[in-house]
Amino acid sequence: MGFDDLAAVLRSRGLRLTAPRQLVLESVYRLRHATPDQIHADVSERAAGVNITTVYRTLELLEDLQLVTHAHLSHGAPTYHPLGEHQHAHLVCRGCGDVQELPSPTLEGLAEDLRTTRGFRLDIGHVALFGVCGKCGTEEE
Amino acid sequence: MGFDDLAAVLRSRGLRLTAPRQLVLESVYRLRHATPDQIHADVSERAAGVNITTVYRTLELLEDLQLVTHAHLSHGAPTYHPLGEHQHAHLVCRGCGDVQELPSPTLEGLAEDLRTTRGFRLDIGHVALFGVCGKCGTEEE
DNA sequence: CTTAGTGCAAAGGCTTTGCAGGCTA
DNA sequence: TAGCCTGCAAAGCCTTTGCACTAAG
Repeated sequence: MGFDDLAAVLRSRGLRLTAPRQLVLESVYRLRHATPDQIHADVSERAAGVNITTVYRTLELLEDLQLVTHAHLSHGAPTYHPLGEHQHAHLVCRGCGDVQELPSPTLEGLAEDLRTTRGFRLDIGHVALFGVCGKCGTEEE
Repeated sequence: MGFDDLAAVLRSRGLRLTAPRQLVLESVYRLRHATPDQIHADVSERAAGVNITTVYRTLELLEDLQLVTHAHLSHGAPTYHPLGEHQHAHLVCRGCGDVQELPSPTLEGLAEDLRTTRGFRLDIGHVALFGVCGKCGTEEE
């Protein structure tokens, strides 16, 4: 899914398959919800010399190719994740920073509501819900 | 609401009431969902010489005092808004960048769902929903 | 008077851009 | 071979920090 397509998608656009591009895509799949910096670190563990600049450029490209997408889950950097078969929203815990995936059906009702009442078409993959997860909630009290 | 409290809240903490603090709070109320930069511009229209640094520091303070809060609604800078009586989530249009407020009752169902099924306590005020608004959606097609 | 608050300038993250050399196709 | 990609360095945002002066209480 997406991953094997890389060569084909690139070729169909007249673009080239390179080591950095494979490595970055691989890291996005492995890490799930990682920042450009984290992806760069992960790539660097397996291949020296890949520049952070290239990671940024590659992420932009992969996003353009619809192989990955990003969401703003926290204060700073955006996090990238595979754009796979199952859309999902994100549940971000303010306590431990943990990111859970929330299957899109959970939001279908809301999406439908917004569409009919406001004509707003919700992009579920980009949704970030902040709060406190069960674990942190109990520790807190 | 909150606004008149400024002096009192500050005093109760041994902090001082100053012109920049009043101006910044005023701008947050007037602009709703503005970035530090936009707030700075708005403040500057009414009083010259207030430094952007002070805007940042003041926003942090006001947030600490629970008079304003912020959310990450877009790519770059966070947007600040009054922490008033009515909680609300945000509907952000990817097309025109417009931010609509979404009254919290719309999300109560979802919040309840997340709480019971996952123990996740949703912070409705921080929720940002991305998508395409009615206006941009029709233009697009 | 005391010391919190401010402006100014510089430093710090993260991200983007320019350019010349390297490598895919 | 042609020109897409990459690394490197520098420039660009946005935000924070350090410091001395100003002003609230």
